[in-house]
Formats: sequence, structure tokens, C-alpha cells
Amino acid sequence: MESHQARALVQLRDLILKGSFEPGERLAEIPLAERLGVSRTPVRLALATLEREGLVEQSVSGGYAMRRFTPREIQDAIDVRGHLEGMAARLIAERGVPEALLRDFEACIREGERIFARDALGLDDYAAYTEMNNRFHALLVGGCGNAALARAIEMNNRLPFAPASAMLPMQSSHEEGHRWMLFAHLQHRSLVEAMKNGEGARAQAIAQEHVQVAKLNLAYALERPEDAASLMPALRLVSRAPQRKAKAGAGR
Amino acid sequence: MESHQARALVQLRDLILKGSFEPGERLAEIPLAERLGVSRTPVRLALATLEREGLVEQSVSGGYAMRRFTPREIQDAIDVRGHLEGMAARLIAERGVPEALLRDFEACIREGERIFARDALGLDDYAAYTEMNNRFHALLVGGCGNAALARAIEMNNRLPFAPASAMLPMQSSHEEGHRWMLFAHLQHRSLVEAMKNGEGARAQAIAQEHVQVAKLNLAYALERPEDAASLMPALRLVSRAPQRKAKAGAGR
DNA sequence: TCAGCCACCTTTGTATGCAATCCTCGCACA
DNA sequence: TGTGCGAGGATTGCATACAAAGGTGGCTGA
Repeated sequence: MESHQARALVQLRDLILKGSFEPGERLAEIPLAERLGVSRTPVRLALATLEREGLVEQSVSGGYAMRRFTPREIQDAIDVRGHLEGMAARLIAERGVPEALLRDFEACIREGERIFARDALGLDDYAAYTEMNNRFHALLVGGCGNAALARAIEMNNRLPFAPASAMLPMQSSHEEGHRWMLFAHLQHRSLVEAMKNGEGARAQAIAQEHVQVAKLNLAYALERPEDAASLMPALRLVSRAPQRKAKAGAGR
Repeated sequence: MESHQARALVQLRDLILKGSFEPGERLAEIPLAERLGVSRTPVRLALATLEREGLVEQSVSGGYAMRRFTPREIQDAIDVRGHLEGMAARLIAERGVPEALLRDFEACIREGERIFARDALGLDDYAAYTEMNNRFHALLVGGCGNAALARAIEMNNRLPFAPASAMLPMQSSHEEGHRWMLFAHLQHRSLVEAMKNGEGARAQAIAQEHVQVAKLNLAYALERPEDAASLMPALRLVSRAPQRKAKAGAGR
């Protein structure tokens, strides 16, 4: 059986990314422990982990509080992902794409072609695209053979809306999202081609540019908070006011 | 007063980076708690933090063990630092260097000029260079205004020998080290110039190339383990054998 | 003499008790 | 009526007890 600590960590992270907490809200141990059905100890461990992941922050007088994110921070994290994935792409291109990796990449491309073959996309198609997109980016990270780079990307991806597929729910909700998804897929194709040809600089540039779609989506979502809230509840953690004082439930 | 947990974390990290533990050695809570004069609880928290930093790893049957590093992993981590610092340099260049930041950078350059003005370098000079080098890289990280980037760099710097000044003790020990340090200083100068001129691509390239000196030093140290051990005791954690089974003290 | 099994012991994971600290609420005084 | 101070309460941080799990060593049998 999984340890209580591991379960508490996963459950807490889930609750946070589902927007269960007010930004700035104090995360007291006892209520959380009761909610998760464990004692304070595993909750404590999980909170410490979440703090290093950047999802919660230490309160000045002990304990933890839900973090508040600014749009700028999210954009910056997406930029960092682009820069790191760019490095991964360059490394793969420079060292040559191993045959098995190339096959996996090309399977992603074919899956994308299949999805975009028809005109209108159904819910299944969006789910399939999301799965394929996750796989593609995981291949990039895992395929570069640089453990420190993979660690850095994974760490960065813990921030809300930084991972590759984090903004896809938004994309599926509006008309232009379809075009952006197709654009992203074509970038995948170019990226694989560049890596296959050993074009390191080109691969890096494409991967870096590739995150712009995510940033566009973020901006789109932030302009329509009421529409976006249902698709991505964690969006409530992102507030334009950068340092507004916490009110409800904050403070020891 | 500082919390027991924070002290335990700092002390444990210190012990690790001083090479107090065999690679692969089991890090049992009770002996560590007695050694640090606290109970198991803060030690536990500290170990969990160190695991996320990548210094220790979870043992299959619970508990933690000292990590073993390969030269390749260290080189890769240094490469990641170069790539991330390159992004920071580019951002600063593109957005324009704020006046205060430029003053701080130029103070570092002047300090370097002062150090290299004489022919032979004394111990004081090496210490001063190290301090200046740390300051320079901290300015780069802090000055870019991208919190996610700063977090990624700081996280990467937790790996042994990844930080900017980690290899300097080696550099000060041999003849060629002097030349390399001078080379690094001249790169600092070029980098500041590029940022001042808004030359983003050039700044990025210089910062990225800048870490090659650290990699040269690492290779130099690994070829002379007996000389390097006294200067950098944590080098014992770096073993060429990538997956050699742990022997003494490992396993529950 | 070697191999396998069993029992003991060490260690981790979890829960909980206890003390210190900080916040909050209420009261008194200006 | 507003402000400041004090008491009470709640919460965190730490230590420790307890149970479960796994490893080690010894013993027994072939």
C-alpha cells in the first residue's frame, strides 16, 4: 500500500489545482488532516513538499498558505519551459535521434494527422490530442538524456499552467483554439524534422517558439475569467493584483 | 531563533557537501538526529528537502541514502546552468539593463580588473575572485526579473559542483587555473558589454559558453582525484562507475 | 559443511502529547 | 467612541510512543 504521505501529497496537489483554496488562504494542518483522513504528520510532509514545488508558501508566523500567482509569473514559467525544451530539442538534434525515439515521435505526428484529418473536432479528439501532446513533450524531456535538464523541466511544470497541456482545455473551448492546435501540431512536425536532420539551432528555436501558443491561450483565458473558471478552476489563483493583502482565512 | 528543521537542513547539506558520507550510504534518521542534537522529526523534514534537491535518494525499502553522481550528471547540470544563465542574460539585454544593475555589474568588472592587475595571485585574491564571481552570477539571476527562471537556476545549483564558484578551489590550485580565471573574467566583461548594448543573442551565447571553464575544471579534477579530494571533498560522491551496487551500510 | 528457515531486532512511518508562540477577542480606560 | 492591553484559545513545531515491515544473524537439518 502507498504511504499516507504520498497519498496526502497527491490529494493536496489535486485539491490545489482544482482551485479548492482561496489564494492567500491559510492551510491549517488539522482541518487538512481531517479532510484527508490522516494525521498531521503526513500532511506536514506534503505541505513542505508543496512549498518547494512553489504551490504553497510559508506564512511569516509558521504554517503554510495558498500561493497567489500573477499572470506575469505564469508567463515567465511558460517561457522557462520553452527555453528548457529548446535545449532538449537541440541536444537530441545534435546527438542524433535514436531510432526508437524517432519512431515514437513519428507516432505522435501520425496521431496528430489523424486527429486533424476531419474538419470538426469532437471531445474524443481533444482528449486524444492532449494525450498525444503530453507524450510528445515527455519524449522530448526524456529523450535528451540530460537528467538535470529533465529535473528542471519537471520542477518548472509543477507550477500551475506551466505544463505543456495545461492550457488545452481553454483551447478546445473557442473557435480559434482549433487553429492554434493545428499550428502547434505543425510545429511538432517541423521540430521532429529538424531533429531528424540534426539541425540543432532550428530545433531549439522551434521548441522555444512553440510555447507561444500556450501564452496566447493564457492571455485569452485571463481576459475571460468567467468563461475560463469552469474549465480551469485553478485560474482563481492567478490574480492581476500582485501583492493584494490576503483577507479571509489568512493570518494565524 | 531559527527552527530546528532549518538548522538540520543546513547542517545536513553541509555535511554532505563536505563529503561526510559514502556514496550509497544509508542515512538513518536516529544517528543523524543524535549527531545534530534534535529529534527525528526535523531530520525527516530535512531529508525530504534534500531528496527534492537531488542530494539524497529514497531507498527502495524506505528511508534515504546518499546519492551517487556520475561525471556525466555533473557536466549536464553545469550545461543546464549555462543554458539558464544564458536566458537570464538575454532577457536583461533585451529589456535593457537598469542603471543600478549596470553599476553593480561594472563594480564586479572593476573588482576583477583589480585582482588581475598584478601578476601572481595570492590567497586573498582567490577569495576575492570567488566572492565577486558569486556576486556576478547572483546579479544575473536576480536581475532578469523572471522568478521561475531564478527558481530553476537555484534548484539546479543545489547539485554538487553545479554552482558558478563550485570549481574555483580547483582552479586556484594549478598553474593553468590562473589563465582560465582570467578568461572567465574577460567573458564577464564581454557579457556586460553585450547586455549594455542590448545584444541579446550575443549575451546569451557568452553566458552559455561561460560554463565551459567549469567543465574543464571538473574534468581536470576528475583526472586527479587524489589532488582534488582535499580541496573538494564532495568529489568522492562522483564515481565513474555509474550503477555500482552499494556495499557498506546500504540496504535496510 | 552448506542451505534454508525462523526469530529477534532495528528502522521507518504514523499518531499524538506537550510546550511555546501568536492571534483574536473582549474589556477597560481615556 | 476609540484605542490599547491582557487573557484565552488555537495552532504550530518538536519529541516520542507504538506498530508494522524488513533485514540480519543464528540455528537446525540434510
